[in-house]
Amino acid sequence: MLDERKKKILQAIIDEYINTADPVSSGIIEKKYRLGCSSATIRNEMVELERSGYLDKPHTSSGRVPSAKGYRFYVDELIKEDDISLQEIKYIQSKLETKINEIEELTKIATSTLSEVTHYTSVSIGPRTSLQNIEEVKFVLLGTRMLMAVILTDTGIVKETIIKFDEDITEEQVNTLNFIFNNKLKGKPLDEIDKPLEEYIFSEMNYSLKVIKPIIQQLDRVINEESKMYLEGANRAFELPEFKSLEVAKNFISIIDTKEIMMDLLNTGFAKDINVYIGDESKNEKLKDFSIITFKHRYQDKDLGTIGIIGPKRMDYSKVISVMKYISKKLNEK
Amino acid sequence: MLDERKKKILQAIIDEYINTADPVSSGIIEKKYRLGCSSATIRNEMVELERSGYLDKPHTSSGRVPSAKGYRFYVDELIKEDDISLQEIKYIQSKLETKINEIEELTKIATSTLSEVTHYTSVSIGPRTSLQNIEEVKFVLLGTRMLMAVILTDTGIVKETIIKFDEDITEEQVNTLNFIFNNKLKGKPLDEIDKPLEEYIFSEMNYSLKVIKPIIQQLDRVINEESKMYLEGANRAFELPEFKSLEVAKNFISIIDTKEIMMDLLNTGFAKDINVYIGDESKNEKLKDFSIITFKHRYQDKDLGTIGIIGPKRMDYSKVISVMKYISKKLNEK
DNA sequence: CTTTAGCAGTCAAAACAAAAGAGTGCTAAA
DNA sequence: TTTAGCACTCTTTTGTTTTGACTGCTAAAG
Repeated sequence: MLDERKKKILQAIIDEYINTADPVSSGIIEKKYRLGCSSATIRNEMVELERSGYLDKPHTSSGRVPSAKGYRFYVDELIKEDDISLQEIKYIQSKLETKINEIEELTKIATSTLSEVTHYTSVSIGPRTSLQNIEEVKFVLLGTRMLMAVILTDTGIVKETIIKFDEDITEEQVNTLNFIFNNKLKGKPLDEIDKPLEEYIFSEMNYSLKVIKPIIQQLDRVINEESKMYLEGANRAFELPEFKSLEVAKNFISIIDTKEIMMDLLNTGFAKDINVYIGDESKNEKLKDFSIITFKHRYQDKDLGTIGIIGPKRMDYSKVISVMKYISKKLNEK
Repeated sequence: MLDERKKKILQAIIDEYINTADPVSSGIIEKKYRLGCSSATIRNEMVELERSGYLDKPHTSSGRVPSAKGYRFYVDELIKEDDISLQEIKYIQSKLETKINEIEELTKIATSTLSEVTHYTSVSIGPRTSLQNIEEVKFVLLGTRMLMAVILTDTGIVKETIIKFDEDITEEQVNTLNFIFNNKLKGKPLDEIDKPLEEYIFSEMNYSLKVIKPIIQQLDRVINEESKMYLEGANRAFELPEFKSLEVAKNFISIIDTKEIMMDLLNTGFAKDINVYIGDESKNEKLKDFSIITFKHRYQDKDLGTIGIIGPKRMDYSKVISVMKYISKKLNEK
């Protein structure tokens, strides 16, 4: 589709733009990237690249800026593999090798490391609860009227919640609860804890509704509550030149402050290992100036959550993708 | 110190400035606040108020702006009590009356309600762990090599953590652990779980170090980890006119993104029920354009955390303080 | 002695004008 | 097919003028 020289020129323009955030002129490309042709030739190629939609021009007499299509081509075809330094590799290793017991904690560390190495804002969420199966349920009595329910899932995720009662709970009742829940739920998907189960336990087991109802209610709440979002390095974004525009800054804050938008972004489309959403590709108007890159935190093919980067469309895609690939690999080895 | 008329004029100026964010002129005060004297008289008074440090002037021919001293006087002496509408009261009631089991959850709801009603950014953290006493410790076996430790404190806060082992743990061992920890720690302050306890259990109880060491380590970590910060409504701030300045916006993001700064703010000085820090009063340069108002989430005199507002110096102190007082009262009744 | 009308003086902000400069597209020659 | 050269375009910068909101002061009035 694009001949070699056009690709080289497009790559040079995008690389340059990623670095400087200024529209790129033919002169700069000639001088800085030495592609063996004059600025006039580059200008001619630029006209064609613009005609085929890879480049935009802010106004008649300005340099070129990559279009969404340009970025897309860049990400799909021109990206530099392994754009990661030895130093960065060592830093990531040191961060990830600390002994961590909880998966949530590990995801957090990976997320903050990602932000530190790439200098963009990073974000993560836990795995979708509906995809997990129950491995074990345990009830623990705290005091006399408080019960903690602990659910262990097959991904190793532990969910716990507290249920308060108006009357005392006996150790015996706790034992019965442990028995019923484990018998009934072991191996079943998490979201099977709901109304039907409540009715089953009430009718079949003849167990007091007064006790069982708040338990099911609370478990249901915990299971269905959206998982916690972890955000790191939001302030880094404000160092970027695009944040001189109040509108851009406002949109950014609005995006990261609206959990629903972030959740949506982190929960969609995992056809590839690493997913890149470039600005305009999203329907959300507020996202038009930003790109999002996400990957799944996986261990032995189990989904342990999603980690992502949100940055300007003019993001250093090569670096971010390389770093993500490395972190992803390391997490999977854990 | 200030005569009645000066107070009235100062109040009018600050009220007006809080509303409009524009330097206040003598003419506006004469027309809008009808204090029974002409703009010339107000001008004369303004000169004196400026001389005594309550007002500032951006430049020679502009209106007046409150100084830090002015705001301080306003907060200490001129605030409107009960600046809260019936509608707002009802809204807060409806938000707080939902049955909630966990204190952390309640603090969160109070925090988001505070932000919704005041339209400023709100933030909260849990109570300082070192102040709490242990009520009960329970160990729960999850699978065969994973232990969950649950600590119930006298404030009703529950802390839990997971410890992983390289070898299987028996039910019997769990029982022993429960026995030892409860015997040794009931009623003691949280931070007594540390090295000496490890040694005691090892030497006196002759219990395997291989098991006990990771437990103490992990418990120690959980107890000493800074409590989680909850932030709500950061995007609201960006509607304020002061955020047109990039520097202000940057400082704001930097503040709320740096947990240490926020922690510091939420953890200091609780001489009064409600604490007001006005911009320049803090040593932190980044805080110079902002004010912070905090209060303790208390129930039966027990400290359950701190809730605060961060907004522009030109904050609606009356409203924020009134709303806080109401929420604080409601929480204490819970 | 206090208040107020009136007015000159100040300064930021807005509006306008001119110049500079970066970069393009096109033409014509290599 | 490539490139030098140049006219043209449009933003950015810089400078100038105008406008208008306020003040502080003065002097008269209460």
